[in-house]
Amino acid sequence: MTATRTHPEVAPHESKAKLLNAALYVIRARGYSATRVEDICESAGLTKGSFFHHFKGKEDLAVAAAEHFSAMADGLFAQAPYRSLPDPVERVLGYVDFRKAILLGDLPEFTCLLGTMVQEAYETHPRIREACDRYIASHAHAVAADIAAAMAARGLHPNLNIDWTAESLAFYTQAVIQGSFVLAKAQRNAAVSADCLDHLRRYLEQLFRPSQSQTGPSPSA
Amino acid sequence: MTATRTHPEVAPHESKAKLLNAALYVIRARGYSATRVEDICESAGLTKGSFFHHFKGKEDLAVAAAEHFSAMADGLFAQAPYRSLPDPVERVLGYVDFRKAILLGDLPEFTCLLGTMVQEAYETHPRIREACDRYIASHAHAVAADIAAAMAARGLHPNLNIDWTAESLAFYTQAVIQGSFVLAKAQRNAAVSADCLDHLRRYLEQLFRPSQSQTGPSPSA
DNA sequence: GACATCATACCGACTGGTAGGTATCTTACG
DNA sequence: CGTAAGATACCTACCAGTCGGTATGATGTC
Repeated sequence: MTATRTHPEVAPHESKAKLLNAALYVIRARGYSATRVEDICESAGLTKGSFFHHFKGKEDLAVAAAEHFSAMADGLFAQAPYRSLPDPVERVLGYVDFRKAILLGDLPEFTCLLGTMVQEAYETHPRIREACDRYIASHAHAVAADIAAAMAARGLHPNLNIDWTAESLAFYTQAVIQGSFVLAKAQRNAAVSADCLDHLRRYLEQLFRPSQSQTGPSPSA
Repeated sequence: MTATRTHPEVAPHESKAKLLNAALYVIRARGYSATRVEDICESAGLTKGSFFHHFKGKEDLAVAAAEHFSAMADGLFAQAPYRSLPDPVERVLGYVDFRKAILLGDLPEFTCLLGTMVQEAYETHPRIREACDRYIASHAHAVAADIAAAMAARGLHPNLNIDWTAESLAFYTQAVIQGSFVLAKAQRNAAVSADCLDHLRRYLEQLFRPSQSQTGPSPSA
């Protein structure tokens, strides 16, 4: 079955990666609490012996899965085509377009592990909550960097007319995405997520639209 | 509802209501799967005997709790002051302001039971998913009614320049709210929710801002 | 109004399956 | 051989759901 063992150089911890990838899908489908470690083992084609060799326990797996998910996402967005757009405003809009483009397949394939887990675990599993918070914030921070550049490119600076920051707008994009996943799960249909991203794009377009009165009557401090 | 008693003035099924109210808080804190029926009984000051007298099982409680939550929310919004604003645009913005105003107390006191449950249960508990979907859609529909009136008041009609509908915008508001709760749970702080509602308000303000080029050059079809 | 009857509400000990975690054994590899 | 990886069997706590029982109060009948 796991005859890949004859090629040790392939991956240092191939089984651990299998368990983590299995966890990504199963937890996003069933939630953290309802997921049994045997479900994950089954999905990974391994047994509990292997599982408890690599992880201290279920909570430990959840924290590792959150990190794994975050690393996968970082790689995905780093390689995305929109990253090479020269205009930072276009990069911000390209991010939204890309998020819309990856709404493919079943819900557990594109929804967010972090948002799924933190809803159940925020009160009862501090370590899981902290991990989810950290990686969500990390992703938001990356988005905020483009937003900050876009603001600079359009001459937008927080003042009396701009009472929002790059950080708050970045978190807003994440709220829209997370919330759109909640609705998609309720409806068993990702179409609502795409509609939400259209609204988000419209908001961003207008925030960064040139030659509005947004820079205020006296941009100089 | 179940007024089989000949003395309906005595609270009918006070214990059932206690269990439902307990469920609202406990499930929003711990999530559906991790909540034990004994947790709910304890919180309600009752025993499992009473619980299983009133509900067929845990899933049955979840569905009833969803309906109960929806009914409570309907009452809350129906009585809210913004409801009596004459301008429908002001009612739409007042809705957002009201949602921001009720971000009080601990997270389980103001977050959404429907969004919490549907994330864990959408794949494994069809009846819970359907209930959450139904009541979220019902609330969104109520918001959409004000939005439709606001569009009419501003002369906005879906055309080449308005490629969104009252329904899609209403679901967008719900996505923002749901997502803001996810972030608030991750951060253990509702401040991010308030910031998100500020962004949402800004978007709505601008969609309904009078005398923009939004009605398009040729509003006639 | 007294009594029998019946339904509703509620209690709490018990059970049986489940699932997280452990202990032990086998195998592969350097 | 020693260590890491993984399989199998097992243990134990937990928890949804059951079941026999009690209390209360409504209803019917004489």
